This record gives sequence, structure tokens and C-alpha cells, in this order.
Amino acid sequence: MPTPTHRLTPQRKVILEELRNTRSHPTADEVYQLVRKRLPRISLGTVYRNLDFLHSQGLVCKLDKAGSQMRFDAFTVPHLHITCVRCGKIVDLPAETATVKLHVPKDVPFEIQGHWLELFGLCPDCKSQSRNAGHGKHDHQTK
Amino acid sequence: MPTPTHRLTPQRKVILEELRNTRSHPTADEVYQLVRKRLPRISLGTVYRNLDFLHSQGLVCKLDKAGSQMRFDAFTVPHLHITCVRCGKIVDLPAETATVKLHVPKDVPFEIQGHWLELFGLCPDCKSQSRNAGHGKHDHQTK
DNA sequence: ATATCTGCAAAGGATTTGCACGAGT
DNA sequence: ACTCGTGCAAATCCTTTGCAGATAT
Repeated sequence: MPTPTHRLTPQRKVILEELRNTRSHPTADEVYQLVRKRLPRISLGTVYRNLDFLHSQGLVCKLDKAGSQMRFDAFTVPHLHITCVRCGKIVDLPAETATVKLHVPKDVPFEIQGHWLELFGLCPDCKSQSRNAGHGKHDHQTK
Repeated sequence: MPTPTHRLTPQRKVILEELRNTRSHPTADEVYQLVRKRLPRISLGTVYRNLDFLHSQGLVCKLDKAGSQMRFDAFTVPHLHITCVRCGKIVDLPAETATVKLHVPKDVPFEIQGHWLELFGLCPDCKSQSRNAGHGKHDHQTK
């Protein structure tokens, strides 16, 4: 399905490599900063375009639900994420960490295709500084 | 916790009423359009400020993971959402529609506080027009 | 009086886009 | 030659903020 004329340019190669070298789910701007060390003349626009391109090729994942900014990773095996509610850090978890069972009422006017689950909590760093705990940022499901 | 000097101004009242009169999970701008019919001189900034205020009072929910824009609802009973991958429409589902079981490895360096689950699929309207199906927008968990 | 709110307009941050030049075939 | 990709800057979209005037107690 990729048009055969797409090229693996140096920019795309370096972006993918940098993404594969980190486990930190960087934002587009963070990718830009990383890549710039090796390609000082690259532009942020190119980074955005190529992250999109690599995403369309199935080579990187786009985490659009991770906060106000999009985050990316090149770890394409299905897995879960846990996000620190304080600092926003994201850590991978094996997919088997959670099981979701659906009991969908018959009358739901939707063809359900799948689900998206993410966990949230406090990372060790933020846990230690933890004083002002309750901030009510998550409404539902904060069981 | 709310300072006792907060007022229920006309703007706040109307915003809350409009939000309670719809099941459509409107964006801030959509709330603004609705409210403007009754308070033509209200500003978008006020709508944002008051949606935040009502959220801080626990009167409205802020759906920050529903897409690129924030969405709001005044239905504060815990429940789930299903989002149409085509048109973005959101529909409520009872909380019991899904059960999540966690089997968290001992070595996860996080204090898990909770989870967030959302469903996605095709709404009836989009289902009928459904021709160009596969768009690979969701990466993980698209079982 | 005084603290809270409002409307307005400007600023802000993240992402996308238009365009002319550069690179690969 | 021709298409695709890049850098740069400007534009866009959503949201937040500063400020001076208005409102309620």
C-alpha cells in the first residue's frame, strides 16, 4: 500500500532511529531536539511531516490521548501505557497487564471496533514529593 | 474546598443549563454558540473560564482525551464513552458496560491510581456510508 | 469598599501549510 | 524533466491571560 516512490531520506532515517533509541514517548518537539543533534539544519515542520509519514507506514505510533501534546513511539508491539498524573511521564506495560471485558447492551447504536485503555498514577519521583494529593483531574473511573 | 464567595452568575447558570440540556458532549466553542443564543454578549473567554470553574466544582466533566479539542458534559455519574472513529460523535454508555481487570507486574515503578477506558467504533450514520474502511488511525488495542 | 466576574483583545503553544529550492530517479 | 522532500516562515486552531470596567455583598 505505500506508494513505491517514497524515499527513506536521511531525515526520516534519523527520526526513526532516535525514536527507536528511547523509551520515553517524546513529543514532536523533543524528537526535533534529539534529531537536531545529528541534523542541525532540520526543521520542526519536517519532523512533524515525517512523524506523520512514518505513522502512515505503520512504523511509529502516535499517542494522541496522552495529554495536550502528541507523543510518539517506535515500539509497535501492542502494549499499554501508564501516565504519571503529576509530571506526565509515560511508561510501557505489557498488554497482558489488563483485561477488558465488554458487556454491551443490545441497543447501543454503534458498531464497536475496539477500545483504548490507559492507566494513570504516580511515578516514583513524584510519589516522593507527594504532598498536595487530591486535584480531581480525572472525573470518571477514578476508582 | 470551594471558597464560599463564588457566585452563580447568569453566565455560569446558562452554561450549566445548556450543558445539562444536551447529551452531545460539546466542545467549548459549541457551548459558546449555544449560550450565545441566550446571552449574546458573552465571550468565549468567559465560557472557557466558567467551564473550568464548573469543572473545579465537580459540576461538569472535562473530556480531555476525546480528540484534539476538549469536550464537556454535565452528566457526572460515572459512565463510559464510545466515540465514532469517523465523525467523532460521542455517546454515553453505562459504567457496567466494561470491566477492567488489572494484573500488574510487581516491578512496575508506579503507584497506580486508576484507569481510563474508552470505546470506539462506527456510529449508525457513518456505518451506512462506510466504504473506505481501513484507515489505521488506532494503533494499539484495535483488536 | 472590596473581592469576584466579565468582555475584549492580545498572547500563547502546538500543529499545519504554502512556497521556492534541493535531491533522487 | 519530473516527482518527492526539505527548510523556512507564516498561518491556523484551540486555549489562556492581562486588563479595565462591571457586579454583587
